[in-house]
Amino acid sequence: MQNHLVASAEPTHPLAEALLDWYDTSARTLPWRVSPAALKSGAVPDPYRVWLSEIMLQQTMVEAVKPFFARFTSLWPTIEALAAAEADDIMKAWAGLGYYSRARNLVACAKVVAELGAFPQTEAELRKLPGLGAYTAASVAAIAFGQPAAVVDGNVERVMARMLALPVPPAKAKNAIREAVAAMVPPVRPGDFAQAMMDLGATVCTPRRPACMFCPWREPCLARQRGEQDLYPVKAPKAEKPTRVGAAFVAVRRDGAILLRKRAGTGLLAGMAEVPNSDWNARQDGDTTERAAPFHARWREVGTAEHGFTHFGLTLKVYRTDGVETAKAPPGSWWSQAAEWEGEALPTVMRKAIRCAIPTAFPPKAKGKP
DNA sequence: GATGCGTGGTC
DNA sequence: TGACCAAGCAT
Repeated sequence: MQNHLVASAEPTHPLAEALLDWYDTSARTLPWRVSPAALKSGAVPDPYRVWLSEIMLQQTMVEAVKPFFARFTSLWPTIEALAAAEADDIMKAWAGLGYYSRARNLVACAKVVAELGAFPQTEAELRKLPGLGAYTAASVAAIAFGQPAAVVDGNVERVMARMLALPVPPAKAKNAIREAVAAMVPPVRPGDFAQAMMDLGATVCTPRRPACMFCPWREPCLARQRGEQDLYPVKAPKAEKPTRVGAAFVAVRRDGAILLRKRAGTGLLAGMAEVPNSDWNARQDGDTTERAAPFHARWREVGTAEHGFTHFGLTLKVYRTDGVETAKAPPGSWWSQAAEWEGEALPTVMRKAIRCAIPTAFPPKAKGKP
């Protein structure tokens, strides 16, 4: 039951009141968001758009999400349309956004919801869907269905770390943070409250140089009171990041097509496309010689492609061979014409390798400045 | 609870 | 310029 407009006998926490007032004038305008004014006028959020945006926004910046959200909602305007789509088409549309298991869970979740007929409306039921963890279940419950769920993401953790002057990294105080937020969630406008917290973190209580002068919570904030807002959140020691090496092989057919294959369904870059390459991973280097090539040919070294993953760096030695005969294509692979490359489910590291061998492929996007 | 999993922006 | 980081989830 949607209760966006249902009044309640419960009083609204003074801090929530102040935050909602700030949100009324300072909310960001986002393609997937129903503005506070529209919500008050009776507009109802589309759970599909809320869910899709929340999945895309996991560990991903707003500006990166916008074009993907537009593309997805154009191709698949409803959860039913998405559930009926080919999984490969969804993976292709996701290529470049990262964290590809999200796309696989997106497909699985769409099928479940289409089967159910609609999204479940409680946090606990949403939590059972593929790809929805504690954060996303709470955010969809609050934003799409007006449930008083405590929404805690990285922004909220940072805001609360400063509000409470938490002496430990936020990850070590998840329960305390969630309870502090739950105590503030207002009985009305819980969805706006959640979005207000995240907007506050994204635009005012920023990781570096927070704009405390514009913060609705500048008075109660413990870190601010002490003039120590730059000391929070306390950072956890960071793990060391190894650099791995490997080889990538760009085979060019006489007509200009290149050889691609599909990665395994689990693990790194799961289910995405790749050019043939040696078996590197986060724990182990791969062969950097042409012994790792998919077939015997005159391979030329054409350069290296560098890429940084979350947990390791990678330097690929790139080889190219030309004039390959179609008959030499190994099973499980396919030839992809230049006109189709942009549409393949190629992660960025593979695009870099291809660009290294074929400089005209995947030209860098022009920047905004002239 | 720690680890594996992308990418692009920022300073 | 390279290290850090941004609306987490699954195991």
